[in-house]
Amino acid sequence: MKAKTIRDVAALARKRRRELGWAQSQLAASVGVGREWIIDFEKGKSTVEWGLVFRTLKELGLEIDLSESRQVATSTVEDDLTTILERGRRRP
Amino acid sequence: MKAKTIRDVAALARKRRRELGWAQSQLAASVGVGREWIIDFEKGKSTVEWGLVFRTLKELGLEIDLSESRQVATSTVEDDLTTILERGRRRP
DNA sequence: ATGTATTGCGGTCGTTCGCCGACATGCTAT
DNA sequence: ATAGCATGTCGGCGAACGACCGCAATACAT
Repeated sequence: MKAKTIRDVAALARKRRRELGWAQSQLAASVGVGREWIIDFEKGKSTVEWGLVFRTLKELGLEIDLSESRQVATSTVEDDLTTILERGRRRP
Repeated sequence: MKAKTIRDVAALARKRRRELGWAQSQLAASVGVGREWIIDFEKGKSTVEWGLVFRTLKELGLEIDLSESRQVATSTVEDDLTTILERGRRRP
């Protein structure tokens, strides 16, 4: 599945966790984070740590594949707005 | 390309940037981060922000695909407890 | 209804990110 | 030589992460 936004990743991760029948606390323990982190991640929070995201996906058995797309530099307006709203005025 | 570690992602991102002939400062500007951040990311730093990583890969024209791998550790409760005890605290 | 488990959301607090300077190094070309 | 980039490092600072705690809401049984 091609992930277009971080919410796609978050939604897929949550779906996957439920398919496996794992509780948030279980996943958190196996990844080595607090339960609140799983909540934030599954909500699509953009400021969570990259390494923890990677480990979580791995723990869920989700492989990460990177492929070169034809077109370069297509950041969507929605993503930027989301980030701005999340981060406040740190980086306008 | 299947990324097994975050260094794989970092290395591929750097390779891709060079193929595009972009300087770190250029990429940093288009992503909206400082040049320092690109340096850390390409070094494989695990604590960088997930959202920024995603935007960077997108800016480089690298699509993220998630696929379910067959081997998910079917964990029992006992296994989880031992895993917790073995794992120590965060960020190994 | 009662009990149990899961999920979500606040607040606090120590740690650390990411940005900004300035500076050093390496490479290329003129 | 020296001018121009590109890359990396260091110190410092404000802002925010993530862990821990408790509490409420929901779900799902018995």
